[in-house]
Amino acid sequence: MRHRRADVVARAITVLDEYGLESLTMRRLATELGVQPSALYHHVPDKQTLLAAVADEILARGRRPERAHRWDDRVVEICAELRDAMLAYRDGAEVVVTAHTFGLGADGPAERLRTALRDGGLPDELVETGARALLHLVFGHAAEEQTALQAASAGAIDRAPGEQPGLDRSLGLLLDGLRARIAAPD
Amino acid sequence: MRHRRADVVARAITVLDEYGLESLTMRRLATELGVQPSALYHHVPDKQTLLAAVADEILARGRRPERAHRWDDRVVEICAELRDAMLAYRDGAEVVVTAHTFGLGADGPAERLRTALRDGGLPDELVETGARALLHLVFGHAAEEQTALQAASAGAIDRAPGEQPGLDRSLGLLLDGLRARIAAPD
DNA sequence: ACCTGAACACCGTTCAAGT
DNA sequence: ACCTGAACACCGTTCAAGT
Repeated sequence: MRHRRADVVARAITVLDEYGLESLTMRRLATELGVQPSALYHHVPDKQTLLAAVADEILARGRRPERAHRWDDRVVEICAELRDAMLAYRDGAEVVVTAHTFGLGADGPAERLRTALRDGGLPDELVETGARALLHLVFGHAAEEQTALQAASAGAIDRAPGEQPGLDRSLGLLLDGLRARIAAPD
Repeated sequence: MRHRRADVVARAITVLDEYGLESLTMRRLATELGVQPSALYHHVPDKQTLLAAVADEILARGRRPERAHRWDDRVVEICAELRDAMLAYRDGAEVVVTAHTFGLGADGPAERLRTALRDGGLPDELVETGARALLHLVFGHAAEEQTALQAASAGAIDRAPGEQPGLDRSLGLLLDGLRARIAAPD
């Protein structure tokens, strides 16, 4: 069977979602594709790069049109989109957060947040600080939520999917801080 | 050679700091201790648990007395301590953040932040939200900073150690939000 | 361009047995 | 209580060779 890089990434996401990150090995993925492990290295230089591509694809699949007009609503919207994208696949948050932590994967999400903050009229330094802080909040929250959800999935239904228990609250705190800096600049 | 659990954890930190997380394998650690790999399992049930213990020890070693009196100064102090503790060892941030993300490792840091926020007179729900958000900020920031530092350590001296480039700024934003909720409760 | 076959240099963990 | 010896069931990656 002949494949293209996109097939490899897509199948990696399938394996991830079905069996979890610890089962997403190069050998397992190769078997799943009906191919020798060494064949994967024709599409991807190493596993790390594959995981970064998986992270990007997970976020890309979660993309939604931006509806909001006010900059702060847009921030909330983007953050919710990111959270939902990560939670849509098993161990998705871990993969995305790890890739981002290591400076791998696209920084499209960061750029979108920066744009929203700039449109809000924030000074450049606050745009940078704010965007990073927002990302840390979303990533930290998603990782925590996913761990909790997956731990609870051994038990019963704890909470309907699609909710944002505390993310909106955390974002609210940070946005208050940002709004204050517009109203009363340093 | 006979060892105790604390020896194993301490030696794990040495290996981590000297050779990095990817070199911290059970086999490598055993060799370093002059022991067979199987001997480690007398002290620790598995590698995951070992890493959680390493994370706890890294934070414990970074403990500093709390000097500040105002609740918000205390929060900044605790966060700076956590950051410094994680950055004190190679890959320290990654180990601590990973352990915490998986619900392993002590939640002493979270409890200290909760206490500070409670002393600040914040309502219970905001104490919980605030403490988690603060931790996410510190963890995200430390992980990012460590990656950047270690990437730059191939180059020259980029920045003196002990600085907090953007952490104070991020914390400031969140603290503004928290302070606003005290001044004008919902 | 994409894949096979075979190998290299490793992993984490278990378990009977020793002192 | 702490360790050895030996094994089991895997890993990621490389590389010459095939089509």
